[in-house]
Amino acid sequence: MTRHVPTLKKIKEQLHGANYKLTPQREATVMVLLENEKDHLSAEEIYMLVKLKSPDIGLATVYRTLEMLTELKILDKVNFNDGLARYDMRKEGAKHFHHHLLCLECGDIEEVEDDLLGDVERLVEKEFHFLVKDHRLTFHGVCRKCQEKNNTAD
Amino acid sequence: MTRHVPTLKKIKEQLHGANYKLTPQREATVMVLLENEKDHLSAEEIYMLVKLKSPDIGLATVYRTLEMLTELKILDKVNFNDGLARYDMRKEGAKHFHHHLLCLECGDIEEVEDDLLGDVERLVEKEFHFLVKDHRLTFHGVCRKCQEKNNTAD
DNA sequence: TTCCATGCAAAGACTTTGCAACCCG
DNA sequence: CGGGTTGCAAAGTCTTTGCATGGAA
Repeated sequence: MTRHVPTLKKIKEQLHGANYKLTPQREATVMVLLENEKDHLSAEEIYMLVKLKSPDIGLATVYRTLEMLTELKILDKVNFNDGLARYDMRKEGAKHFHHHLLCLECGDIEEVEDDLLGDVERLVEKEFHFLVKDHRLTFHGVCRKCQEKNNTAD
Repeated sequence: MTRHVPTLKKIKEQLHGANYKLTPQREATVMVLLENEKDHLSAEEIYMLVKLKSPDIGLATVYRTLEMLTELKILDKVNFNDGLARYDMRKEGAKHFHHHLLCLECGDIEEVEDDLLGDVERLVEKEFHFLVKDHRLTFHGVCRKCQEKNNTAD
């Protein structure tokens, strides 16, 4: 089963369903997010990219759009301990937020869509009587590339 | 196996080992952390509590102490999507950072020390060739108390 | 017209830094 | 005594908010 990013059309419907308009600024922002879905962009980075399409857009509008998309669960707001918020498109049909592999050497972030936590969630629900709705899982470590680089350097 | 928080004595040794002094301000900060190890305090909250013992301490000193303790891996800096950093004592002898259960209704955070991710880590290492060093896992959901409260309210 | 949406600038929240005075080892 | 440490204030970074203007139904 391949999961994919939602289309602009779908997103437009979701906005309308919540009584939001798809303004040109919002559309430009969504397009940037769709085109860079692997990149975990920060608000500032998204702003820069949107500005290429819509030079007159303001940073505040980008923040307001990101907030709206997060509220609609089209987007997830994530923190990778570098202090600033990053945004990640939610995959269509994904029951849960996907996981991340953060490389401590090069800073690269890889996405893992496999549902790794099914068993663990059941255990938590049973043992701690905690009703799980979602999760955030990030592994910190060394990515494949950096491991190879290190071996070569030796 | 019960894991426990390190003692002040141990921490003092760790500081000296890294050529740091245990000043009264640092000691007061560490004591607050030891006394509130379950609470995931923010820098500001720690500052308030330290001020009760050492009224002349400055907020910058608290920040600097927290940074130092994090660097020494005595403390872990965590983000629970409320935008500000929170600090969590690392358990002695714990190979990995413990997990958290964040209640979306009352905001309470419960700690889970069980090593839930052993299998998952092995899978990630094998399938993604990613060398795991640590992790961050937080479940979002409804805690036991809030579930009971909701049932009663029905 | 009506109301949401926008851009700008100002304000706000959290954190870091510069510097002279201070004090631990 | 000397170099790390401190408190204070200022600066920095990221994000939110107030407000008059603008635009779509």
